[in-house]
Amino acid sequence: MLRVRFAPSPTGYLHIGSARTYIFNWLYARRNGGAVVLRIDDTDLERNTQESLDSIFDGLGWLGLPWDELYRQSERLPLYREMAEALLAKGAAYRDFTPAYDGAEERPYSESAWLFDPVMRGLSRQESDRRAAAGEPFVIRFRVPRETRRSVEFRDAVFGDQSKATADMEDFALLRSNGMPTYHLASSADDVDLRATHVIRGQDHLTNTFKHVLLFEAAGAEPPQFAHLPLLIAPDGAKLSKRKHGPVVSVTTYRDGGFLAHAFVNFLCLLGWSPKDGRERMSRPELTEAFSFEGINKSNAVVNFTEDDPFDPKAVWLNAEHLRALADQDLARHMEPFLTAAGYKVEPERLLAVTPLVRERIRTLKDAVAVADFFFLNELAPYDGAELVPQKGDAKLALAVLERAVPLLAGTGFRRDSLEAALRAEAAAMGIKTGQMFQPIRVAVCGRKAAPPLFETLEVLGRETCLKRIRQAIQRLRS
RNA sequence: GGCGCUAUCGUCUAACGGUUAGGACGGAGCCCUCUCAAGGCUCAAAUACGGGUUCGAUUCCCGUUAGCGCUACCA
Repeated sequence: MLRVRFAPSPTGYLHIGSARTYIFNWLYARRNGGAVVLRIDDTDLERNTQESLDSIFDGLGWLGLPWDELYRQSERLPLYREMAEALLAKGAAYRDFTPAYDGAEERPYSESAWLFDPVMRGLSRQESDRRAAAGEPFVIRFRVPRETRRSVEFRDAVFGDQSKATADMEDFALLRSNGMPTYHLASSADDVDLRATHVIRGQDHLTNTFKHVLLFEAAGAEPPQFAHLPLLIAPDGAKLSKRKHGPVVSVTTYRDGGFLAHAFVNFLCLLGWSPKDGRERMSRPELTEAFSFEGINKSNAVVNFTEDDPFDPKAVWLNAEHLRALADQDLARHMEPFLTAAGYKVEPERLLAVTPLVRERIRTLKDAVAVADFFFLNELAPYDGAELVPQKGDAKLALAVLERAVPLLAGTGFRRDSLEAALRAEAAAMGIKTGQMFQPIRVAVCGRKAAPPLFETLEVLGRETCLKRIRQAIQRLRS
């Protein structure tokens, strides 16, 4: 049984790089009939926060890609301690009584002393046991087998064959002096215990993998298959971080900005991966079907955002593409919360009628607020009266058009086609261009020049509202 | 500093020894058109640098440079 796992640590909100890792895991599992394990890596007591945990579930929930099993490392501590003890008993690990490094001064990188402390590594078992029994704090370190083994290797599904000299690997910590496991220990112990067959994660773990391979072997387990993903980076080349880049890297920012969850998923997939054909807009089944490690790129991908615009233009475009492909009912349902949040009273029938008029004019669901506001407002927001004046015309012409429009609209069937016929005929009768006829009416009725096609708009708005707004515009032009 | 990974238009990417180096986003222009969009067409835009190997390198090898990652009792 194929099993993948996604292991976020609740030390910040779910950022888009983590989300992409989750998506790739999910896709790979679904593609190959496997299970998705969500594991919360909460072994760092000082940095874990509840908000962060909420943010992870929030973000993951929004993506709409469900996991099959859920674990928390904080509930599995005995497992890690047992493994550390077993390694200690076997001599594959040892106690190090050196106090924790406090970061006060530069580490002496030039020497090879960073690999291990020979005194601690060479402590006799009796001496080690005695000091431990005396209550002296210690950390348990893995004893990298530099004497018996030249190198560690594994094959990565993305980066190919990897090898590292044991002489370049330090004796890393397994269990902290407070009894909590380190990431390397907890992660590997869980990957064994939870029977992960594939470890798909960020490339920042590529060099850690050598340590993990050693741990799998020490635990007598076959290492899983590894696939490391290129990192997502900011336009300045730095890796995405909350501290430096703020909420632009949070998944919930996209949700709140009016992205369709699937469009966001689609966008993330295209960062560091591509299908063999050139497809870009893809449905979930299409993505699942097409996903494979072969399509994964090796170099980091930039997510474009600026101070003014948090969203990558390509993500916005892709979102618009998905929006346009939605059925009216679905699009209406997705827009509704954004309109409601903006304070508009949204009646379902009206919204459904408005939907086809805005669909090609919005790139995010939130855009609907600015594009469709006049459909839901009783009183139009104040606008510049000069907008009423058409091209190559003056206020007098605008006034004339609007004054003719009133009786015309009062006496015409309020359907798109009859409205168009009536207004076009009137323009011809007045001897003016259609644009000169339509613009004053459009502005009077919508409060702006840029709006959906006029006749459909009039129809949806209804005779009463249209006449009211046109009369108000006439008042303005007269005063 | 050590170790590792990476390097094609501004960005995301295709080309897995032979192409006028392709596509997409974004940009510019034109068309369509009642405005705004959407759509169609066109244009500008890249193989980091230097050596090899080869009849032939974006592609293989070496070096340089640059970027990134790891080098914590963070994950």
